[in-house]
Amino acid sequence: MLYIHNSFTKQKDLFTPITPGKINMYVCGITVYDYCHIGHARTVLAFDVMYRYLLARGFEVNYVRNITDIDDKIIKRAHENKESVETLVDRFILAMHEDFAALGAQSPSQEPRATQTIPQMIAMITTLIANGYAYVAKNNDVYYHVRKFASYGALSHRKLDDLCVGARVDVNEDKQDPLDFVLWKAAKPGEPSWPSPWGLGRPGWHIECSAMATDILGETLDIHGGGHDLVFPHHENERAQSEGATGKHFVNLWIHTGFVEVDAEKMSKSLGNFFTIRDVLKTFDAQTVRFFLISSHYRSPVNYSQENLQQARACCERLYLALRCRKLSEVELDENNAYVKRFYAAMDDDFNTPEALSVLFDLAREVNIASSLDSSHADELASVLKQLAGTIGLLSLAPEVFFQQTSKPSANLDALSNDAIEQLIADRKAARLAKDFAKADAIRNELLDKGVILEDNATGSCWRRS
RNA sequence: GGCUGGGUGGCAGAGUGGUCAUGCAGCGGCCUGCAAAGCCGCGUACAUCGGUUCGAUUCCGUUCCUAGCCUCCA
Repeated sequence: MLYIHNSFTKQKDLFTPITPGKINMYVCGITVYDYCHIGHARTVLAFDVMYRYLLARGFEVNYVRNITDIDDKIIKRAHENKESVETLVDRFILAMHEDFAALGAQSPSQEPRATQTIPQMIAMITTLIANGYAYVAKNNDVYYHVRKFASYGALSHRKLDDLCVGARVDVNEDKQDPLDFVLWKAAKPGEPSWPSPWGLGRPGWHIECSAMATDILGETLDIHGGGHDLVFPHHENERAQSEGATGKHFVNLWIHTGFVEVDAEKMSKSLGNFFTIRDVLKTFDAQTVRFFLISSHYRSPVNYSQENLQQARACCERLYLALRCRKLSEVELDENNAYVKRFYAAMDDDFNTPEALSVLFDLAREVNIASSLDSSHADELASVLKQLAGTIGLLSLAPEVFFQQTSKPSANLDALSNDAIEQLIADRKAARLAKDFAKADAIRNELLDKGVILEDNATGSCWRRS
């Protein structure tokens, strides 16, 4: 029994796929005109966790995430950079793929681009005009007549009349109503454009997603998601477009993710308080970033700070330490296992990752206790831990690989090579055998200064970078 | 102004009408040549004021604070 919070109903709804065992999920992706920041990472990883978990629970998931590769900001940026729209877009799509891959996010099943879905958009707009929901203005723009769609505002829980008050209303004499939004923009000189029944032009933002989603996944989606800032107007408009065109219920479950904040403010480009994914990954490893971003619930805000990332790193270390020196094997997760049961219960309750993480920590303690008592039992528990964590993309590295990464950028400058570390450890071992503890401690302190922590055990010494 | 959320221990962050979150940091102990890691233990947390209740951090209302959306935005 999987319960997911639905923005439409504002409560946790029992999730039932349209086709048993199969889920179609559409997530609004990125407008590609700049590098992705950690706020984008939050949303991408939130849905990556859902995707992985749903797959792990045996669902077949068709996960579609679009790319907006034509809009005002792209055109503006390309012009500023004195490059073509194509060059700009190609560059940032490549960067986005690099960044998401570096974060360990799985690729979506399909990743449609707006400019490759133009005919479907034109078809949908044509239908909307025929159905009386849209009109062609004098300037050859096509607009959606918001007041014709009876349930407009139902998703974002606002009334049309409230929208007018206080908001900066777009003054546009071509619109019949200030709230109407554009479906098709007539081309201006020098802008990319496509032929249409209304002349050369390009699509409005909202129609892209309606067209791509219904084209690939059908008229009704199981899940549609995105960042919380997309609820209004983007998703509200998508509903109006899709349902106005198809006459069918568009989305069963709306999922929206909370923001990354900096000093308790939303991270955004206009505030200039954003950190790009590639910059953050220079300082913190991908597992730490993932842990940080899922250590609070996906609908809650998460505050970006060095301190919080460092805490996340320490948490990851604790989990990885439980795996170290264990013989890990592929195991089938048994739903009767108490930890598996608790973990699934947490995730089935609106993807409660903080609760699920607490189960992983409890299991890690169990591994640590078992490690000195019953090694093979500890190995089994550790294998379950790794497998369970894997369902949300954690503990995916070999422990020694994780520990050979450092989270301190300054340490990279004069970092010792693995071979040099091993040599010093060998020297220290000789000193210890000779009971020359002063020398042994000197070597250990030298390593510590270089960011390497030593841990002695029965067979020798383990090391890890701090 | 309208409409949504949120205020939990030094920090992060779940949750619940009545013995436990969990992690980081701190303190004490065990272990260790000494450490580290680990294990065990410790710390009068639930913004405010009222109300409901045998009992509220949890339900209801007040106040204060705070974030977001109403304009492009993950």
